[in-house]
Amino acid sequence: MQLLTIFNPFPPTPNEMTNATDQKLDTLRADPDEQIIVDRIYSAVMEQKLAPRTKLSEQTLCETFGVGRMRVRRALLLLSSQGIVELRSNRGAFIACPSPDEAREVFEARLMIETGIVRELTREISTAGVDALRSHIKEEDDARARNDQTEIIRLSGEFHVELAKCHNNSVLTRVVRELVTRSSLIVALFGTNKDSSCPDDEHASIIDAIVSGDPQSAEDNIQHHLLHVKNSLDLKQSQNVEPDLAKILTGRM
Amino acid sequence: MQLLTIFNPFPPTPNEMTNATDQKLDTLRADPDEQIIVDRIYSAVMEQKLAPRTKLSEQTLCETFGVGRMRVRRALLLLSSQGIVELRSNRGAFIACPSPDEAREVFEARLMIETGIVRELTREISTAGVDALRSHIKEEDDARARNDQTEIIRLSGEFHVELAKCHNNSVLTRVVRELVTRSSLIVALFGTNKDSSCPDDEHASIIDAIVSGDPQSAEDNIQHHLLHVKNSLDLKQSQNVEPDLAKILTGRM
DNA sequence: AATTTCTGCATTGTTAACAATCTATGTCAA
DNA sequence: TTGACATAGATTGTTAACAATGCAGAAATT
Repeated sequence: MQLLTIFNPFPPTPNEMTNATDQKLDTLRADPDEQIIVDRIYSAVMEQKLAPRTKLSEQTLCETFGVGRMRVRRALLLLSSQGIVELRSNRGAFIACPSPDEAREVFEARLMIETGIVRELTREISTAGVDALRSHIKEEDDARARNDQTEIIRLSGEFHVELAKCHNNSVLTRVVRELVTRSSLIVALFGTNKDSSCPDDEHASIIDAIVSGDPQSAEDNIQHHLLHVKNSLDLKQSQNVEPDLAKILTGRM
Repeated sequence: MQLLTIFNPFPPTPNEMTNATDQKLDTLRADPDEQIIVDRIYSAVMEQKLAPRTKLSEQTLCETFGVGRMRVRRALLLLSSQGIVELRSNRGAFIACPSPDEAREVFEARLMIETGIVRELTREISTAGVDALRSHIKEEDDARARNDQTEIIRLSGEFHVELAKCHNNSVLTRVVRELVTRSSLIVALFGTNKDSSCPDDEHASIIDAIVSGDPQSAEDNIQHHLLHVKNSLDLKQSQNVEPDLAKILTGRM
């Protein structure tokens, strides 16, 4: 109650209205209420508005979304099955706090899957797909011009989901969205420098490589991009996580 | 009650005891009861003991597994989020009945992801991984020698999960397991000839290609293997699904 | 006889009360 | 003052009763 009424981290996201058809593909046959909760938390994590280890109390979520406890618990269960939320017995739900090993797994999986995604796209990509990607790049540029940090972060991650969407394959899209969201948590935990999440125009060169039809170049670009992010992490030590800070201040360092 | 007591499709699977450590990787932080239900249904689908559209009534599952309704509903929700089970409002839970389009998506995703998996394995694979794969092949051969149809089907699918496991990456393993299980449903629905699920020794040649370190050969082998299965499907028409048969017999053809 | 409507039963969905566990505050003793 | 301990409050986990919906069989009408 206290946290969320002061600073509500679950605003309606821009794309929640725009492409409603995509939502169906995501999770098949889920009550709308439930889906909204899942989507909002997903978005909030992607935008780094919800930090790892943040407590998600049932009462807070019930009041925030105006639904019963059952819906909230179902949503939390779904989120936990995707590694976004961690359910601790008798303790409650928390935004997941990926271990260094999980971080490795997520980035290895992304490297493999997204390499395949761009490689296939060099073979064939619809004009609609190219248009969507280019317009996405434009949005990113605009956000950077406005210095809109939230949007920059959101769009930067969403770009990779947008790439997956070009395949018209809900399975791939869902997997990539999960991995991108978990990456957001990983960057929040282990990121060192500011630009670790969004190297400026690497996205544009990925598209260029795709439309030029050169598989090798496209692979190199996406791999370079992902490794760039991965290498900016310091998996040895997690930084800037408030709960730890509090513990440091009160206890031993 | 009636169906499951007469013919219980949820036997304890062989690997349920053997490698208990892998289960943890699968779904993080789930109550054991819940996990057992999910795993059993997963296995039953993989072994084609549960056909698409089979009703999974809550009462039946409660009695079968000796747990409360809550656990059952949570398990069903998890299964539905992975496309194994379909929840219809006020109707209950059913083993999923993938559409032709879903079938396409699953096989496209498998083609992409498993290609990446074997390609990376040609670069590097642990001796433990090779041993596990070879011993798996031996199990398959044994099952074929015994003409143990259930085991043949189960091991045939599990082989692909075994390949994924060689990466020591729970994300990849989970995704592949989901896709393999859904493939089992797809084959049950659209499979034409008997051997559509398990071409005899293609698995062995995949391993050979991997250990020989030739990426191209390994890619060709896995792609050939998957396309072989995919091409044996008739996505136009679903066969041998009892509920339809019943409808045909009572109504118009 | 066939089709439609109605009624009773079974199953699922929802809510609320209860039980169990954890957290935090306050008390007491060293 | 510091530590352990106990108690009160809050939060989560579970169960059971209730409501709502769907399904099947019977009755009635054409």
